[in-house]
Amino acid sequence: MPELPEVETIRQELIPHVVGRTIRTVDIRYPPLVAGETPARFASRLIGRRVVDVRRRGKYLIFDLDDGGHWVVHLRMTGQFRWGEGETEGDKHTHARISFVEGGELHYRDVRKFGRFYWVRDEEELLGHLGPEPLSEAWTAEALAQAIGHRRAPVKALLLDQRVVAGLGNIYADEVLFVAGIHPQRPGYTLSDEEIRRVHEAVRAVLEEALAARGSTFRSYRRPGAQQGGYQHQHRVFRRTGEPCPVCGAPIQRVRIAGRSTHYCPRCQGAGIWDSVEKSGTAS
DNA sequence: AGGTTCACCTTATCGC
DNA sequence: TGCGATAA
DNA sequence: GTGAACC
Repeated sequence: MPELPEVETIRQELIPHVVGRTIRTVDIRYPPLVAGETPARFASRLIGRRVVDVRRRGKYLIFDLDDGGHWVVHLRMTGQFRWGEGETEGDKHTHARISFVEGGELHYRDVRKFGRFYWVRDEEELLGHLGPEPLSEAWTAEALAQAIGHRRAPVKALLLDQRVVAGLGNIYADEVLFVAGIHPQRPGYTLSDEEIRRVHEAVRAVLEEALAARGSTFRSYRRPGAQQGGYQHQHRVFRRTGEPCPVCGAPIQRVRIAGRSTHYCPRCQGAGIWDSVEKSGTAS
């Protein structure tokens, strides 16, 4: 599950390898990997181009090319990049190989094959729907309040909505709500300004922590050098169902919200306005 | 507007 | 050891 | 992780 911290880590570690190098060959072995056009056409757009920068927007990686075009990648659930100096075949899950004129090879692996490659001239047509970057100065608690303060959806579902804020996925949405002390099922409009400020602050704190640990590996996430991230050891609630809450000791609960497993502490995240709302709601 | 379910794929794990 | 269900 | 179909 590569989310913002994992994608950002991959971006940082790819830069020293690919920026300044020129693409020599593009070998697509699983045609559906390329969205919207044939692998041959996609390859022709990349071959001969020099990579001038690698950026990130939400969970997307953007390779800026010297002709103004962009090779955009979304890793979805199990996509990985692997860097190698020599030429290798890769295993059965390697669906694309990019080689460079100056040497070196970038492999794309993806066990579940959900990831996608795009080529665009105007990145806004692909990324324009995304909400603000949570780590930018421009993203304020007021902006978050504007986006969720009037909505009926559970706050967990709102944090997963990439139009609200770009880059959170299942792991970090659960961690953020625990740190903020908010029940994941609370409708957005029930949060006070103070609670929205806590969520806003928690998003930044959790993402910064995870970034410092180079992301979370609990199944398939790997960095370009195949190393694992380290943040999974610091997860407070994610995939800790039944384990004691790190703050109060109550057993962590798991429920399903918006189709995703959601983990929370019923004591630390159960108190406050929501108790009365929930009780009066179910009683009447 | 929101929820649920399914589809897209493969593998690891779990219970029996 | 193997099979189906389930989760990720 | 995301998008589409359906309630």
